[in-house]
Amino acid sequence: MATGRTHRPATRSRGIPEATVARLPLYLRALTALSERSVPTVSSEELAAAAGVNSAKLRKDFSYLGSYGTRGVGYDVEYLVYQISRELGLTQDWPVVIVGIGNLGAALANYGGFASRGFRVAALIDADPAMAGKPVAGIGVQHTDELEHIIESNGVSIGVIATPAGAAQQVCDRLVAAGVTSILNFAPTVLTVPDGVDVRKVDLSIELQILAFHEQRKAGEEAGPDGGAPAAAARAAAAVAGDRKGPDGDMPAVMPA
Amino acid sequence: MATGRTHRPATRSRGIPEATVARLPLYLRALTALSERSVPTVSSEELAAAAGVNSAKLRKDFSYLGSYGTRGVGYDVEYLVYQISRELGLTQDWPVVIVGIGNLGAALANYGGFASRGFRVAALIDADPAMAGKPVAGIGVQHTDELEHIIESNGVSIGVIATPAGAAQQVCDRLVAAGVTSILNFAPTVLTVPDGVDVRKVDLSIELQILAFHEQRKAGEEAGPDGGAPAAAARAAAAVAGDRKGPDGDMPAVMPA
DNA sequence: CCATCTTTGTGCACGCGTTCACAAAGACAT
DNA sequence: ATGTCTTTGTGAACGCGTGCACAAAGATGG
Repeated sequence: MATGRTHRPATRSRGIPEATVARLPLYLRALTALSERSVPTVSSEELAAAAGVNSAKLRKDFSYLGSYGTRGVGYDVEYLVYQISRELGLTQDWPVVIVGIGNLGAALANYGGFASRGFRVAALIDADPAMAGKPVAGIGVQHTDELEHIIESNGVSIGVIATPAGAAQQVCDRLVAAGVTSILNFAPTVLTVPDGVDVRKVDLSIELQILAFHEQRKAGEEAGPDGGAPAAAARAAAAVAGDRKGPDGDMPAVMPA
Repeated sequence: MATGRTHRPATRSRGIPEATVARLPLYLRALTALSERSVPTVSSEELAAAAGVNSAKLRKDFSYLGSYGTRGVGYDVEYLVYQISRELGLTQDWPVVIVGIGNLGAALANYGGFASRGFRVAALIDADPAMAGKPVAGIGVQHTDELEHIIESNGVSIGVIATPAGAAQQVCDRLVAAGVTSILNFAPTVLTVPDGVDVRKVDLSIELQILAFHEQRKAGEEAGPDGGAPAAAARAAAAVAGDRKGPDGDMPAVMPA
């Protein structure tokens, strides 16, 4: 029983590295755009630029799928769209349930990017009885009591958790017990799941904190190697200097410099 | 001018590895929970379990920040909360603007996880004149025309893009030109930014596609080493077998097995 | 049929991240 | 003060991911 694995530990899923799998949707998006413009073929260089990656990396990624290119020409757009879609499992229909229809859950239900990729929102589930029956994004919200029934009768294997943090683990347990084996978690909690269940986490607050770290670092580089600091960075730098006291009064004695 | 860098290439920001920085918010969350329960100290083992990581990794991560633990005892919770907060730059106030107040933008504006971490939503911006003045999450929406003015007068250095894909690059360019140096992008596009600007991407559709890949793989393992496949996995396996034809009629001749 | 040119596919080297395993350090009891 | 016990901090090994650089492959023109 692994504790809160975020993505597959290190196991190559079938010879395809995890890092490559994570980029396939990126390539697919770029290819779809080319397909809509009726572009017949692309070189690795062009496609890499469109997807925002290195061309060597792209070629290596594709090499894991097989030899789908033609030397001297490039890749057939339509064919590659099909191959990547198939590899990602997007040629079949994936029923998905969203649990927790608050602001975020409703936004997810309305998000158009799901249907276009073979993901079908099979049900919206919320613990609030007042929500039951209310239509969100054209689908009636159902009560948590029916969770197991919904999962089983629709053959749902992918669940999206958009509940408050406190309810997430409990919802997760019920989803897994009912047969869900992949979970996309928006709640700010570490989920514990049994082996064989995949969890991916999306945390808005964490992403912002990472940005803040880099932002602070940029602001602290005023006396950097070259005066390359953007205008706005210096402005915010004032507040950071003071060694402000902790939120709860006094700090332990050991204070490194 | 780098094309669509998603996160810092490989440059250690100041001796602190990028992977470690990405985990600091995780530790911080676990520590905050402990702090609220008035727990005075934690061992690396306990904290690692709470954060869902390996204890050795956690200790190594903390070692990059300095020697903040006490051997034989563990880490002082309050002190560590303070140190990590400071390292992440959360002891200062970060004004943030959200551009694109649709379903997702509104959900983000209402998200409570921002304010509690020192992120203050300074303004909501939308291109739709009909939205102007409308209050969302207690803040009046402002028109895109005022974007530059808002950024500059508030000293905003972090921007959140929640617009449709088509508008994202244009909004990004304006944000950067006005002085924003960190961007959190929810639009399904690769953003091109000048050097010195950090972009982090959150893409709901991509996360689901990655889950679908693993889900498909699990379903295809019916004849696996041991009958350990979950109940629901087998159910969906029926559809995957048939070598269904591509969306646009015929495929190129070369068809590997 | 041959030469040339373009672009793929990949062997190889390098660096980052993870994990193990243990020595050093401090707390605590005697 | 000394010994024991717990837990940190880190040296070292390993594996994955990335990028370079080039040979192989095919298209194209003469």
